[in-house]
Formats: sequence, structure tokens, C-alpha cells
Amino acid sequence: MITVELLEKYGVIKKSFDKNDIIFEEGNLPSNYYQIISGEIKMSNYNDDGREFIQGIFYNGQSFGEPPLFLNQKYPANAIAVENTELFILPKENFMKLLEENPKVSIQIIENLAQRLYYKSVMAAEISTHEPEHRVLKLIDHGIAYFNFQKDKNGYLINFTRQQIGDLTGLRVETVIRTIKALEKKGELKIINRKVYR
Amino acid sequence: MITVELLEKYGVIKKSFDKNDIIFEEGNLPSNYYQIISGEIKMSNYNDDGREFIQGIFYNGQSFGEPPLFLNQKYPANAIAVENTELFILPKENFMKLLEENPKVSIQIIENLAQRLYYKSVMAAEISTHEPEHRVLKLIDHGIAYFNFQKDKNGYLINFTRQQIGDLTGLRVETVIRTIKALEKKGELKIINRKVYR
DNA sequence: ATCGTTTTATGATTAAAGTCATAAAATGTA
DNA sequence: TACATTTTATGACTTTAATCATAAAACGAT
Repeated sequence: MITVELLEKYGVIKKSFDKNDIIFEEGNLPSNYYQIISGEIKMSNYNDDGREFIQGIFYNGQSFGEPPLFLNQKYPANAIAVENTELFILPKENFMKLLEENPKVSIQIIENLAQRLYYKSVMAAEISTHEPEHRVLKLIDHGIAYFNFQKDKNGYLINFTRQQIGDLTGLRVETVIRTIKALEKKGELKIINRKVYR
Repeated sequence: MITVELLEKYGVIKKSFDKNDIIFEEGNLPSNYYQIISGEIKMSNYNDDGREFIQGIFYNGQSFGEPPLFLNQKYPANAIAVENTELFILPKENFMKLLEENPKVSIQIIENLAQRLYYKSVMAAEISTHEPEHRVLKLIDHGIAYFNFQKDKNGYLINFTRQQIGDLTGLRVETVIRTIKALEKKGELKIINRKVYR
């Protein structure tokens, strides 16, 4: 996350997006740095028969879509507003200038990319070698640590739909529903009127 | 990749590892920056019943294991020498000092992490939403672009065993063998005395 | 308050990759 | 060169999550 002052110094603009608006699409060449002011963005892929895989979900203060920007490569996924969202948008040239002139920001970017790489490493191993219960729990526990889920008397409220959990773990909704029930039976989760707590 | 001169200026040491030696293990806290002089390193996880998932394979000039170093987190995977390997090892404090005093290196690190994140994004989507043939082809095409596979009159020689392809794509050896045969039948690959060409 | 959409839910069936068993070929090593 | 290990290979079978069908509950928008 880059401070507002610094972004403004380099000519950032603000832009609003409605729910379901597309920020950029898979295959496009990147030309901006994006940072969320408010709202929620998901990055995801669709395969040939329309099945979605969610690469990540991003909230206030987080940036997204930088890797292709640094590599001059096409976006490997789409970015879509999950709800009404306001973004800071900084053109690539200005962003690169900001980086050059502010070495400390590079360190922040590095830490941010490192964090995301870490998540992807963990989930990649989960998805390819573990059973549904393990995958779902790992995702939930990651979510508690990194997507500020709220804690109340029942525990942490897992603020994802079953479909989202499926799209993040590579499972189908029905499988997620059954898996969550099985995890509840084992005492790993609580389900209180359809909401999941951990 | 950081230049030898710069690494030496900050007190790098060289160390040799035999085939199958462990550089670091999942769960360890990181204390060094690693860069390959010669040889080959794999980073991988093992699940409870011993099944392996290879996060990545690294060659000459490449560094590995930085994300947890930046985050002060435990390694999410093991690093093992696939063959006899010589490494540059730079203690964390020296590495951080090097970064601070050489901002241009930060940009290189960013590009490197971005590249790896890009690969993980592509493979994550593949593994969770595509069939074996698609996954295997994607891995092979990525390999051609990023792990310098040799080209000869038959095409690019895919320098991975079936087992490695399986461990990189989340498939079992038998499935990989059958998938490769199917891809050959479709004309996507060639198999010339058991070696795979694309 | 109503209607359309999304989310959660459950049962029956199917398909696809995993598992198991076995072996030949290739490779590496003493 | 001989022997052990690794890699590739193939057939039979099993398991597990996907698929398909259907529906109730919840949510959102007008």
C-alpha cells in the first residue's frame, strides 16, 4: 500500500466502479497501478466451459495486478468489482518514476509480492495434494490471518459464500457444502443459520 | 540474479551440496539468501501420505526461498538439491543491507518475484479447472519459455521425467504417462525413444 | 410486499483420475 | 559387467468428487 500523499504527488486519479464492473481483462496489456480506496475486487480466470477460479480477493488499501505491469506481460486473469468500489489509478510511467525516486516503496512492493507468493505456494500444494476438508480449512485459516474476518462470540465469521470457497479451492459448490457440514460434525467449524464460524 | 561482485562485497560464501541434500526444510525460519552458481534445486512439499508437490525448479543464476525471508515467516516448502549443486549464501542481515544500499537490486527482486507469481497464477488456474492434457501442455509450454529447454531437429526436448511433470501439475505418474501418449496421438507432442519433444 | 436471483441444501448417478499390480527398458553405480 | 534403482509402460479396478436434478431459504431490488 502506497500512501495517498505519495500517489497524489505522482498524479494519481480516483475512479469509481459499480458491482460487477471489469477493471481489466485476461489478455490485456497492463498500463496502470491499481490500489483500492474502498470496496472489493476479485481476480479470476474462467476456463472454456465457464468455470471460475478465483486467484485472490482484495480489499481496502490493497493493490492488485502488479506482476504483469513489471513484466510487460498480458494479464493472466480478470479483475472484477465484487461490490461498488473506488480505486486509485496511477499510469505505469508515473508508477515507475515513483518507484525509482522512492526506494523504500520498492521494499513494500517486495513484501507485498512475497506475501502473495507465499499464499499461492501454500494453496497450490493444498489444491494438488490434499482432500477437500484440508483445502477448505487451510483457505479459511488463511482468510482469518489475512482477510480481516470479524471475530464475535461464535468465533471468526467466514465471510465467503460456499461458491467463493469453491472457486478459491478448485472445488464445486456441492462439494464445499458437504465438506463444510462434515467439518462441522468433526467440530472444526460451526454453522449458525447458514453462516460459517471458525 | 545479483552479480557476483555485489554479493562478494557483502560477504557472500559459497557452499557445495550433493544430490538429494537438503538446503532448508518446511517449517524452518529463513536466515539466508540463496543463489545458484551451478546445479539444480527443487522446492517441494510432501503431504501426509508422502505425496510430493513441486513448487518450482531452479537453475544457474536463479535465487529461491526469498518470500519467507522478507516476511519473517517459516518456509512453506523444502529446498532440495536435484543434482550436485553449488550455491552462493548470503546471511539475511547482509542481504538486507545490500538491498537498502542498492535500490536497483530491489527492482530486479521485484521482477523476479513478479515472474514467479505469474507462473503460480497460471498453474493454479490450470490445476484447479483444467483437465490433465491442458495442464501438462501448459506446464511444458511454460518450461520452454522459462527453463531453457534445448531445441533440436525434433523440437524442444522436455527435460522432465513423467514423475516430475506429475509433481508439478498435481497428477499421478500413470496419468501423466497416459496423458502424454494421448497428446502424442493428437500431434501436440512427439515421443522419440521415451523422450518428449514439443 | 412481490418477484427474480442468489445461496444453501440433498439425493442419485457418473465419469475420470487414482490406485494397485506387474514388468520391461533405461540408467547409474560398484 | 553385473546388479540395483529409476523411469516408462499397461491393464484392471476402485474411489471420490463432479454432475445432474430439484428445491427451499435468503436476499435484493423495484
